[in-house]
Amino acid sequence: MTLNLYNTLTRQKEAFKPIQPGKISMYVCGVTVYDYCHLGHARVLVVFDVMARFLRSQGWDLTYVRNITDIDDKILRRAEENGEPYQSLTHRFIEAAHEDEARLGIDPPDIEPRATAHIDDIIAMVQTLVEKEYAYAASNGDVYYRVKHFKEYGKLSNKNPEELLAGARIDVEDAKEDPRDFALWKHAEDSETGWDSPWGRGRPGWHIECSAMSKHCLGEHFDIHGGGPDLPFPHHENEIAQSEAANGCHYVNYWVHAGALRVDGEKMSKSLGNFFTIRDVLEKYHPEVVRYLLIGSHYRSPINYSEDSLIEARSGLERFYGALQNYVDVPPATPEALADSRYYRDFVTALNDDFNTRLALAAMYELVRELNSEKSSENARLLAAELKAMGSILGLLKEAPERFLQAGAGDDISAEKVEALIAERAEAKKARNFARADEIRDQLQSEGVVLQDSPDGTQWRRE
RNA sequence: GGCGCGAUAGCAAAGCGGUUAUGCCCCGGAUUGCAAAUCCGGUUAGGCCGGUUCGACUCCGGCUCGCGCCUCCA
Repeated sequence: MTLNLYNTLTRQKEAFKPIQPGKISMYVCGVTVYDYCHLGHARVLVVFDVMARFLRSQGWDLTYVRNITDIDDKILRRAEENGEPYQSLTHRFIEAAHEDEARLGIDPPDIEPRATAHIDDIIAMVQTLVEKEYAYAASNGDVYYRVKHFKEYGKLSNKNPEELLAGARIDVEDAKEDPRDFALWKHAEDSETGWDSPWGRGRPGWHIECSAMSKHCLGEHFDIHGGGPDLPFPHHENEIAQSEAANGCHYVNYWVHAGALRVDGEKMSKSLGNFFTIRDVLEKYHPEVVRYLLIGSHYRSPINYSEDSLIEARSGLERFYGALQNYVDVPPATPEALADSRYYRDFVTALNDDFNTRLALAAMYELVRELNSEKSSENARLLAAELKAMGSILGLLKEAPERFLQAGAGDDISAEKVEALIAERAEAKKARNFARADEIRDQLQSEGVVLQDSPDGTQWRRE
């Protein structure tokens, strides 16, 4: 089946054609590690995680690279403020990011390159750009990219180079030939963090690390490059300028960008200060609830974050887990078994169409309806297996249903107490003392525990 | 100002030129000792103005409103 995906470069959906048959090389811009990751980061991480899982499930041989930017001005400034070496700062936040990713069920990428481990590659690429006259060493010790030499500058973000020139900020002290030029290499004093280079001591500019690392990991030309909503300009535009000028070939075939996560209609971002960190949200909500929230909308659409949206996400997941409650022992369906499922066919069709996760979830809900109608049949077990397999492609439904449904906050009534009361209620029911049975149920209800009687016994969950 | 995106029922969110999206909520029924869960049925749509068409939420044009990028940000 054809994979269609929206390409920022052409501003339309295109049929995906791999460079090498059956293989996909994908590079995604990861985080700059000077603070905890917020939900906006989580969205990018989850969206590309789902893409990676889905592509692999469809038999693609995927190489997924997601970098860590561990040297940059913000990092140095934050380390300075903290009075600590920048490496201890970045080390701490890399650990934190890995923790957050693991909790959200995000599989590690195949390669996770760090900028500081590729200074040689960076210097080599800057050197090439200087040799090709796409870059120049300025009087202040910086090396800049010569934008006017790259005729296609602006092609990704659909900007007119002339207009960029007109709108550029005027900086009198600037050593640039042209206000559009951007730094490839920044001069560093001896007291500052830096590496030796042909242009003296310095450190990389913001965009060059991705050009260098993607080349190192995937080559000069690869299939998919992804990132957050604010990266097409200037970051990815500059990456294209650097890579295509240095390598002399087309850089990336498909540019894929996630949509923004908003709060009260405004973008959640560090500069606006309106962000929720992943760990804050995970204090109160199950990781799968956060994942569900993030894939409940198309990856390019804006998502408005709110408490209500999380509650709704949880309700949706409860429907899935409720349906799976009696099929704990059923393993996820094998690919062969899935081939016959009409729900799976709809699910795959949806995801192949520019990763339409919302429509894929709709297919799962339709499966749930059939599953719930067939509690005891063998067909129900097959459906449960299919549901688990689809969930796993989305990175959901990995929890034992009871564990998900009974998960509570710290001060909630304990599971042991609930079980004890249920046992007592069972005795009361057996004695046909319904008044006592209802009293117990009301008591549990007031503790946020809902009971579900069935011929096989009583199940419970928290609201 | 430049470039781009969006406007769908109570809320969230998709596809589609004509046929039930889906989830949450709400109403009715079945089921239940009573509930819950579940199933069945139901209510509530497509910003505004034109145009194309036998027929438009879906295509085209205009308008209004909102948002994003253009500056560090995923």
